[in-house]
Amino acid sequence: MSIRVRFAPSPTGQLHVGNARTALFNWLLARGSDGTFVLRIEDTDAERSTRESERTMIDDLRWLGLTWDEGPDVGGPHGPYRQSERQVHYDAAAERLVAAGRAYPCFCTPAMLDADRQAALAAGLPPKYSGRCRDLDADEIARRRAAGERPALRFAVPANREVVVHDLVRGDVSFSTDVIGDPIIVRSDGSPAYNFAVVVDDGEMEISHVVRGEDHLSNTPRQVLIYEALGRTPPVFAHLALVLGPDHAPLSKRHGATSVAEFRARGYLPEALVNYLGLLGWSPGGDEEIVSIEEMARRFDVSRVGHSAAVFDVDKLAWINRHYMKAAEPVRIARAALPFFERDGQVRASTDEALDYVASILPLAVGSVDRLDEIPARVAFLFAWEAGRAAALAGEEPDGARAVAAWADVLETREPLTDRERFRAATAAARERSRLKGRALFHPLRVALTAEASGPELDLAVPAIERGAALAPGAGVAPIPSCLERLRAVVGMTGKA
RNA sequence: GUCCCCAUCGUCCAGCGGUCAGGACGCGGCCCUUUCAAGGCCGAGACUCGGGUUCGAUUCCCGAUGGGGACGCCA
Repeated sequence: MSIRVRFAPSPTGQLHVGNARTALFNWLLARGSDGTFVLRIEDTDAERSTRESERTMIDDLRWLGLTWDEGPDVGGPHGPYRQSERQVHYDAAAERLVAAGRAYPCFCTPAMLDADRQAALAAGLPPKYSGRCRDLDADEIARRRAAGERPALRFAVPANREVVVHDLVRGDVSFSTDVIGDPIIVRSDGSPAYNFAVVVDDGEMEISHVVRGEDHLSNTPRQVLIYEALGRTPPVFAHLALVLGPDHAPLSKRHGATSVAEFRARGYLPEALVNYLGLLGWSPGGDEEIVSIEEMARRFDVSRVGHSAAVFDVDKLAWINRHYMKAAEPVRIARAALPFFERDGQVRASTDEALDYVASILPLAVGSVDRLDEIPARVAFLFAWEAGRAAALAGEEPDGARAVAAWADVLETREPLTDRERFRAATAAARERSRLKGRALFHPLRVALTAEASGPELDLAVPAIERGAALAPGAGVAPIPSCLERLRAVVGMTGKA
């Protein structure tokens, strides 16, 4: 029988990277065989679930490349794939459990339950449901219903039994039913509760492997019991260790970016995030860590994922992202980086010329920068150039004024240095004219041209300036002063000083 | 409190009874170089502790300690 897995997020916010990793591992398991990957939306909490959240999660999943075969947007033979649309299935299953005497109405109010919990905790006892409504007689149930009370439905957990959860990453884990309270399976408003809905859905959707976070492990025995009561064989489980922050607390907002959307907005590439997430808790084997998602799928083996929680390491993600930025097609990076140039005002309209220009200056930044959003700052000297600061820095150089004057003289007589060869030719001329070489010749040029003491290589930076200066005003790029304009200004100011 | 899970460099992984305990990120140094990065090379850096089992434990078993999770009409 072929593998069927699912990713079942609750649309109550952004897609968290920990969940994205769960989705990835499910995807790898499905794609590694000829399995099926199902997307199911767990929106039984009407209060917190939103359609907007569902949309952004789907969007983020697609951005990551984690495509699914069945889901709310693509349909499939086991739909609907939104729990809010599956009420009839839950009703039917609940009826069966009631008929079999495995579920009973519970009239306890949230306030009573809360008081019970507080009391148990205070007494040092496990805060499990007291079982108060478990043996209500039929008359009382009928009377209270008639009186307008709306009971929830609880599953009756059998006493004194061992339940074994077969887990691919942890092996067999057993629990005593004595520590498990009767879970609510249907709320008083008729909607299904998590522990019930997952079982009904995973069962009916014929899910073979449930790969999810470790936080669900303690809930699993309840679910196994419900599978049994429904007369179904439970799927095989695989509980993934959690993703932690640097302080070993679960990764959360205070650690910085935690959602896929945030990483996306900060200029990480999807393949980089996917590659990194795949390395968290699993190893593709061998020494190579840069591995495509397809290759990961070929090598993936759930039973070989790590057992312990992993700390999310932003530095390593950055290293991987740097790698993929260098490997990617310049036009693609340019297109992805364009919004950051627009944000900084360096690009004012995303015209074809602007895109071409951005693509052409990428070599100045890619490789020295971790993220797309850092690219504009690396090339800011092209647009924001301050004559005063440039002159001041040039003045600090031993032969700064002489060098700058020589460069200016050379440029006066030449075509703009729009490519590396022209720049090199000009270099020879400037060296001869100034009788300077090495740092003494180049550093003054750098500070005069960029108003910065460091930055991209000059044989890349100079042509970038010249090509930018030649752009028409309608190109959508902020004005870029030419090398000659910059040098003239600096010569004028250092001359006065 | 009760139950469950986990434990190799700072971090992520490899190891599956005998290894100089390997790789990656990060860190330090050197090289390259007209600067900063990038890149190349080198280096420092770990088996939580205590009992067993065994000729031999990082590896198997038990316990302790530490970390995490669950115990909700959230998922």
